[in-house]
Amino acid sequence: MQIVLDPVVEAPCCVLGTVDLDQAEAERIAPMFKALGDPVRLRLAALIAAGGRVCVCELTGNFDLSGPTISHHLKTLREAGLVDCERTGTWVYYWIRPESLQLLAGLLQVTGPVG
Amino acid sequence: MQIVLDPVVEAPCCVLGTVDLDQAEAERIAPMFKALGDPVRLRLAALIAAGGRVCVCELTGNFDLSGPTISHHLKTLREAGLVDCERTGTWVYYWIRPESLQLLAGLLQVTGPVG
DNA sequence: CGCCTGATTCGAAATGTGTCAAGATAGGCG
DNA sequence: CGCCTATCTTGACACATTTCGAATCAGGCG
Repeated sequence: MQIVLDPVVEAPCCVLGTVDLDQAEAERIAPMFKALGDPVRLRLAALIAAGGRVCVCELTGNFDLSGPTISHHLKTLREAGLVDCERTGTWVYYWIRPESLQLLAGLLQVTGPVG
Repeated sequence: MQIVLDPVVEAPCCVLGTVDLDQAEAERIAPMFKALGDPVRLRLAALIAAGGRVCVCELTGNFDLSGPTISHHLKTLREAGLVDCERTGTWVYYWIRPESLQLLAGLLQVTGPVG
């Protein structure tokens, strides 16, 4: 006699439940989510993603925040590995690192039925 | 004469760059990323996802943390909408809310070529 | 009811984060 | 070189977060 378990309850519903996420791995990945966990940085990432390659001066106007604050958030995104930047003359341009987004998207991917 | 733009540079590389992420929307979504932005909570989410429906008492032993601290992190995950829970007798069981993971995964999905 | 176990809430301490003003740095231009 | 603009760093402050122990709540059981 074979017992068939209810897949909704018993199986991992998503990739996150199938990876071996030990403490070291969690400490490596969590900062990426953390960087996206601030509304300002999430919008910054979206603006950069939308523009492809965006000058800081194009970003600042979208927020009621000082330049240093925007700069600080961009640094956080960069140190998390989500964006990269390059100076060109007077301006600094930022772009998304798609491989980082892909890593996170892969973890969150849902494999089972969504309730 | 038609000018053809380089799609790698000019097009959004991911869904995040195609959605209209205004401040209100960012403030709604960012807490979900924030909740996953702590190594303990990320591992908790992974353990819950792996188990399908997991008792708190099965989670605590995986960490060098007190019960109240685990409880606090679980509350954070729940308030972010990433998990839900239910009391059954003495025990409380947690499970993933796949629709929330799917929302985040969709945002991070990469549509263009990955450098 | 009274006690035990599992889980959460409360209160407090240490640490981290978001923000700004002021100052420093980098590069273009005269 | 000296000045201007764009960006980043520093220093400071208010607020949030992580963590614990102690107390509390919820439910089973004698």
